[in-house]
Amino acid sequence: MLQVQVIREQKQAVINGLQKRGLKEIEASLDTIINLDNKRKETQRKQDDLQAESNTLAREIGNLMKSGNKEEAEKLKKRTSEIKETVASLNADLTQIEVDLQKELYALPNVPTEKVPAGKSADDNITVHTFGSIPELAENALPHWDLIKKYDIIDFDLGIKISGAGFPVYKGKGAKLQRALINFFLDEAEKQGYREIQPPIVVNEASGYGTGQLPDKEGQMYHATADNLYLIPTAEVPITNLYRDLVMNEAELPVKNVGYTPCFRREAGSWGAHVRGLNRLHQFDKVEIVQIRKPEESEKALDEMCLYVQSLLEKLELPYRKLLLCGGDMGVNSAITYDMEVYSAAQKRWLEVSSVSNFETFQANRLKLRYKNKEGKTQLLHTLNGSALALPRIVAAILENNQTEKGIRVPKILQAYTRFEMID
RNA sequence: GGAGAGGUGGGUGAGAGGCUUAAACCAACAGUUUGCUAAACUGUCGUACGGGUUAAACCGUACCGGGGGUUCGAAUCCCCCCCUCUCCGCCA
Repeated sequence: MLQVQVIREQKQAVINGLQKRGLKEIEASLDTIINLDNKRKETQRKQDDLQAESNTLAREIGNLMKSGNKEEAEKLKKRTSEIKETVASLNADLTQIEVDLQKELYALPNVPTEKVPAGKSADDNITVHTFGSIPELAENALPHWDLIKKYDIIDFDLGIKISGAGFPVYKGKGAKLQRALINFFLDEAEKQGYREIQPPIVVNEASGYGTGQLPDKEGQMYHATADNLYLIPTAEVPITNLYRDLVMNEAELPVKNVGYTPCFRREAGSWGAHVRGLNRLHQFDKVEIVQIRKPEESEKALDEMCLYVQSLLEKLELPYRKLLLCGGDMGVNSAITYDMEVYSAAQKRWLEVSSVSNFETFQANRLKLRYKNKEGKTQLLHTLNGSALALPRIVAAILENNQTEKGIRVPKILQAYTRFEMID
């Protein structure tokens, strides 16, 4: 959520930024917001003044009663009851204005930073880095959905039987590969100074609002209605909400947390021909990194996070490309996002395996996450996060790219974790 | 699931219609003293919104889990909801 103050003071910059997302008629909605805010101030001022008068009268009435001057007290009571009516009506106005204002503010996405290119879709993203070469596979190379059957390591049919489509069952070396990847990712993050967190994987409503899944993406989360809890779509939700409603000390910064959790997504309406196999699931595993930074440090932190994610892919010997997302392809909360895409050789496609974003103050404003700066002023912090990494598509790429006559070769660095070299 | 007890500032905790401008203590911060540490003393110390200011100071309003109500006046009385803790039951 943008701050009204920013919209007021940097209106043109906000317009320029939002135009990069392909939004139109931004100025009109900014003006609506400023007008509503003016009305809010005016109404509140009237209400405060009347309230002050009423408070004074109440004290006077108290004194008059004590001294036994009942007649005079009755007169003043009349005036206070008039004030009360006016205050009630002003208060109703104020509540309505605030609701309208918040609705307008929720509707505005974050302002992209200077670096973000304008654009409508994935076609306008910029490839800023590539690594590795695309593997040449044999004629009879198989896509991962055939490989998992051939080696009996991941079973979609069993998942359908006990849960439904999109809930795979990992078996034998498939299960061990999952566990190996999770441990590898957590160990690497720890080496980079991240603290490991094991959060709950269901969260309450307030947490959903804190990170912005609610109200916008209500239908995308599994909802346990009996207890009004939501299954998390990403570890970002619980790990970032740890810091909701907080004024931090400078000494507690920066925060660098990492967590492994399963992630649950309903993916309502997003299934199509190109999302076979592991490409899209209702439940998947992910290791997520979250940072909380002082504003002046967040840009550098984002670069560090990207380089860290890239190092994971390089250690796993996976060819990838790094994309700077254009305005139109970024999530609403983000100010700047880099995606890492791994090449999946048998599908002949790039698969997104990580998304690293700086939300700047957008998320912190909703979370009420602030710190006291050197001047002792309370100021919003910057939040950042990234997948490091999401498992299914990494698994898909490893299976496809590393397939040989004899089986699937496990990347060298993972062998210490799997304790086998081949899936066969 | 059953029964009970509670939710007050960063923490502990008093307050039971107007004497609260929320006591007191602890923590934190600044200063004084001191060979260092410590201690002692003094001072500062909630959040949001609005007004005001170059910036402060300062002024107003709201906030004692949340929402309603009673009253001239509510942390305090009434109603609804949420949460936490304790005991019993069940249970990895």
